[in-house]
Amino acid sequence: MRFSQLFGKTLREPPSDADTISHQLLTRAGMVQQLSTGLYSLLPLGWRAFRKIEGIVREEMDAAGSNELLMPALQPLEIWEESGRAQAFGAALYRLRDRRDRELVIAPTHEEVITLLVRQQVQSYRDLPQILYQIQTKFRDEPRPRGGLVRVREFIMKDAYSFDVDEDGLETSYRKMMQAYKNIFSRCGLPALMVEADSGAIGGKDSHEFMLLAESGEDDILHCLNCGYAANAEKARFVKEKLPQEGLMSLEEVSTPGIKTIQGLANFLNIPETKTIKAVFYSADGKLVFVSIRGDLEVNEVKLKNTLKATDLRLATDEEVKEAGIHAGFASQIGLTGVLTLADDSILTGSNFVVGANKPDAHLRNANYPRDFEPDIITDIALARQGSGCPHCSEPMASDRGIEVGHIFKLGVVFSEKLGANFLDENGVSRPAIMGCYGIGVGRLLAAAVEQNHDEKGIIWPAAIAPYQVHICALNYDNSEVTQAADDAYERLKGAGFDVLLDDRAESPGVKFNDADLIGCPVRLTVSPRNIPQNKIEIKSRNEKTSALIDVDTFLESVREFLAR
RNA sequence: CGGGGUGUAGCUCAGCUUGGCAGAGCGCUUGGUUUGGGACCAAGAGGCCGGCGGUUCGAGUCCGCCCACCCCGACCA
Repeated sequence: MRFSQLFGKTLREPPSDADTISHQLLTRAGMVQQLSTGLYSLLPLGWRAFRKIEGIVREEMDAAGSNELLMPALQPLEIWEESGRAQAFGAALYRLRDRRDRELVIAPTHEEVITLLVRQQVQSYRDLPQILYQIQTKFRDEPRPRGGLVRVREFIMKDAYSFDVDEDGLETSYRKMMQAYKNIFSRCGLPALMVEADSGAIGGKDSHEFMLLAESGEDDILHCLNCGYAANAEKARFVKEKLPQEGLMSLEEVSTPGIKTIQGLANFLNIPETKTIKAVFYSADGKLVFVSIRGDLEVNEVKLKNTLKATDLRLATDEEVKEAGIHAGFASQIGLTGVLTLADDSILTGSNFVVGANKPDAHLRNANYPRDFEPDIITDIALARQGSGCPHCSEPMASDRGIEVGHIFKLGVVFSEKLGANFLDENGVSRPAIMGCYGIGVGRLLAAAVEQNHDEKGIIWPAAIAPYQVHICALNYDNSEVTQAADDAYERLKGAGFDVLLDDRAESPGVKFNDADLIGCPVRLTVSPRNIPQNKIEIKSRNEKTSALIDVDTFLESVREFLAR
């Protein structure tokens, strides 16, 4: 491609509403253009990088024995009601009516359709296992699109679905996809971290996410540098510090005027936060839940939601709390009735806790389980954080932000049962297919790649996903010798199968070099009147500072070598 | 949905306090001079000042409503 023919302009300054690095650089490099919140056009350069990633994804999926197909994005609402997800997805689901007033959704994902498809196409265990995938646009009415291409309302996703006859089969398919994902990220030159992930309330067991660490990431990841345990904070287990066991002392009321926070309470009574129990109130599908947790810990709402099998979980409002006769800031489970009570298992780690007295301006000392209170449910609902003990080796874990670029998931029979995707096994018994699903956000991966690979001048593409492999800066292109030398290099490279961008514009050298750095192709060649007489061409790697002069006659070899670096 | 911020040329932003001809830099067009890290000279084009309403002789500027975009939060009382 000749730069003079390229659509899309580089910008000296980033647009003011671009906040994340990837959004700024992709916009400045003329690779993306925002249309509206969470809606972006991919311009030719950006689209080329996108297609490189897409190509790698496709090759690895095919290599794993998966079949590519394409399903409709527009779907009858009916099938979403059948699966129960019309409600589960809630407002994130784009809905519309057709001219006959039938309700349709613009699909955020394709479990329903693929399951129905398999129901029609698969009758026998002989038809299984099967892994099917597509690369297609998804639509989600996100509560808050953000971070440029990281969270958008319309995005292209590779989604795959596996169907097996039994759990062992699912395990095999799951492993296959896991390996394919590792291959994909590795080939893209992106060090993705595989972490244990939450599988959601809808069922299923194992789930792993693939994360690219980046400050702008939306997810918190806990990982152990000692043993390699890694998990999304939503899922992460950890070792809860055991407190010294003391003899049980008797309950005693203490006046705590205006002391409503754990920190305030600990200060006021001069005790560690670990000696208190905090009360938090949630509304789970409209029902009030009273949650107790040791004062130094915080509630992990995902764990809580899963424990309660709730579809809608939020903090209770002040009104709801009041109505239940609870004094916020001075609440505890002691003496409380008529409310579902749940406690984190951290309350088992100590004794003689300070808790609320259930009346204003007072707390109780020496509260003990089960003598003074007995929650309906005790389980792990605490949030792990930096320094929390690794559940495998107890070493303190590190915490980092990450961008979720892939997610693999054992679904089980949730969809196949609801939508009737059954097959006859070798004994003639009808059984639901065991499913898994596997997603990669391709556009998000593009953004994450830029988040990870850039410097102050611009993008530094991994060679495998760069829009062009070679960027030729032709200085003084109007000089006929330069024209000839640059065109010659351009043609020879193209002839040898390289993707090449030739900067043939009437721009000054500084502009060309800066644009080359901004766009970030891995190898830069410079053709100029200076080097032509010696029959030399200059070569530079985007991620190295120095350049080298090479012979024009053998420059293809050098380009190959530089690309492999 | 709650809180905060911003809307003026393709981009970055002044101007608004104190109402009185619509501005700068970059980019763009034309001509000329330049040519190894965002060149120079000259001449130009480009605006519903986010929208609607109000106040006023007069509104980019003051008031009200709306819209769009960005950020934070959807969380521990």
